[in-house]
Amino acid sequence: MSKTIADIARIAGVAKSTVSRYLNGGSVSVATRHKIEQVIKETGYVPNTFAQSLKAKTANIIGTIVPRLDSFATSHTLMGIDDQLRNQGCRMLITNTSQDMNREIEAIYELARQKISGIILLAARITDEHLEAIETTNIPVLLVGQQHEQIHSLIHNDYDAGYELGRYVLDRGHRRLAYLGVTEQDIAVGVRRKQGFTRAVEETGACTVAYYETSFRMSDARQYALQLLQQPLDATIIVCATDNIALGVMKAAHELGIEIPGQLSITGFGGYDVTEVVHPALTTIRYPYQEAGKIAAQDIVKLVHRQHVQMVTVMDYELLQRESVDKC
Amino acid sequence: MSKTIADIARIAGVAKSTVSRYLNGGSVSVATRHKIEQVIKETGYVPNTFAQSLKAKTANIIGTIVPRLDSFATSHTLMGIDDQLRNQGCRMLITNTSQDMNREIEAIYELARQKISGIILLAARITDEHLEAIETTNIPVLLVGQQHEQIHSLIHNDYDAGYELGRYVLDRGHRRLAYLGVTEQDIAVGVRRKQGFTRAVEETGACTVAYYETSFRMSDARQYALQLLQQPLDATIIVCATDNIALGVMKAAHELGIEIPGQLSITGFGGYDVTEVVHPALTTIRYPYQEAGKIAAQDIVKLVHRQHVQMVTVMDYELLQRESVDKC
DNA sequence: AAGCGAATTGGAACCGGTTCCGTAAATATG
DNA sequence: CATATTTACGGAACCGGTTCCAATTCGCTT
Repeated sequence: MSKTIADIARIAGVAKSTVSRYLNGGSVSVATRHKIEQVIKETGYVPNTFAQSLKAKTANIIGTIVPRLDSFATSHTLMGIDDQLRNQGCRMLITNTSQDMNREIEAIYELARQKISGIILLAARITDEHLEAIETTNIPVLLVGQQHEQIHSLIHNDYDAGYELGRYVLDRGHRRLAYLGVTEQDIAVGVRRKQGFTRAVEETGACTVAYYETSFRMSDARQYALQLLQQPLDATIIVCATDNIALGVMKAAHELGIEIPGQLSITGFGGYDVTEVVHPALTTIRYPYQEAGKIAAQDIVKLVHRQHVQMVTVMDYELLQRESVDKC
Repeated sequence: MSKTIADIARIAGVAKSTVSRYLNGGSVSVATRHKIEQVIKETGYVPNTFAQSLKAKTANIIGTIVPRLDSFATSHTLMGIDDQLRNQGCRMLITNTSQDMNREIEAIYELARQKISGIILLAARITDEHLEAIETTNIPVLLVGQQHEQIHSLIHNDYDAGYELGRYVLDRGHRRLAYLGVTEQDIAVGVRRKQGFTRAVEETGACTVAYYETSFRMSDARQYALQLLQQPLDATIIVCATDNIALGVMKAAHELGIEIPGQLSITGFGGYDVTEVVHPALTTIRYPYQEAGKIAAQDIVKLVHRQHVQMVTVMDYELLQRESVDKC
């Protein structure tokens, strides 16, 4: 049976409070320090975290709410967060919501109930319910991947990335373009990337661009592209809003015997590792997810300690020029 | 400020114990039940989990220790576990060890300290230190993906999968084979798959098979294959121990202008979703990771409740015949 | 040796629940 | 109607820590 602090005190012949002080770096004489040290080593005593947290009214834990686990972006962001929090002597609790927004809200309340000290939220969209939950629980929240004026946010530079990618494909001579995006409910992925891209197109002029929309799922993108490519497409390139979509489109093109990039160029967004080994290697935008996770961890810890953090932090990105875009 | 059970009791004009009984389904009269219900609704009272766990001496949480987060196998297993545990009214705590075995050991002790009720362990190898940690903390542990005689285990049928895949490629006429595996320290992936494959080869006879070894990383596999394929390889097929390795090899083959499956066939193990969209689609073994996660969750809960669970549960698998293997 | 401030230490209260136990009230039994 | 049996409820102890406060001890000064 595991020992309590009272046991340790009794064995060492001191009071509970003295042992507690020893553990928390209060003033203890050298003699008693040694005695207690000895007893703790012998008994293998470890303090009960519940009792500690009960008194402290807070657990030194950061909760992270994610929409899914099986995504490159999520898992790499999580790894960055985990790494950094560990360095800062903080633990992380992951809550997966399986893309169910109600679960996001529930998760906020549930984490609050568990006296989590801060929340990192990876959400596609912030609703009034989110705001209400954050308001009423009064827990520091850092939003990652999306921006909201009322919440501290860490975002990727989707607009500039879209613009730079647009410029790149236009510079390579493409003038008849297709953009395969996602729902505009997702501001970062559905709107900002497209806006950046659109600005590049408008600056250049004398372009045609057709906009399409599919889901985030690779299989949906593939089906959609299969339909799209079966009828003559008036475009030399399909710019896809995510790497997954791009992979789905590439597959569809292969299935229809369309050569990439010979007959059709393709780009993505994300920088998933698999985009490097597919053939042809996908030209895409690399987002530093792991790095973002680290910064997110630093920021949420600052927020928890009531230190200043800028309302919005923008991460950098990198254009990966590979093989899936041809000169035109 | 959040209310305590004492506040609720005072406002409702009853004793703490009565409120507690109400919350935990003890005998309470209809009148007081309504009164308390009313007060709780008005105040938005939620019990403090620390105080509850302090008394209960256990938190109703299952800890899951994983070597990494950015893997198809891990994330899908986690999703399955999470889903099932949620259904059973249980929470999950994920600990990522970044493939550091010391962290695995630490994690076991740390989870014990937090009075976690059970642990699901995804580990490549079980050492004496693991056993000691499990022994001393005395927490129910379920090992997933590997088998150990002293620990309840849930495994994939790697041996039969290796055998069936071996039979398949041999049936397709291949006789000069290469097997690109991983370290034998990983019994499931490094040993069992290879053994099954080898048995198929031996049954058939009149075959040559060369065994090679690389790491789990796609980039390493690619480099390794680049070396391997540059000199003439006396094989018509490379059987890879994981899908990631297979993807790396496919990339290397593309880079060297080797046509798949025309000049060289390739297979993997895993059934990662991306293997379906690469070109050619990879012939591989699909393991039901998510399903395995569900069963793991059920089993660990049973173990926590001291119900009987068989020492080893073997999951099924499925051979996915796709495009990366040619007749020979 | 007396006086004084600082360093240690023990005791008790407290964090917010759960549960045991005893009593009072309600209901059933004869 | 008296007694036996349930049922409802309050009081107090307890879970295992932390922290405040008062008391004691210690080292140093004059």
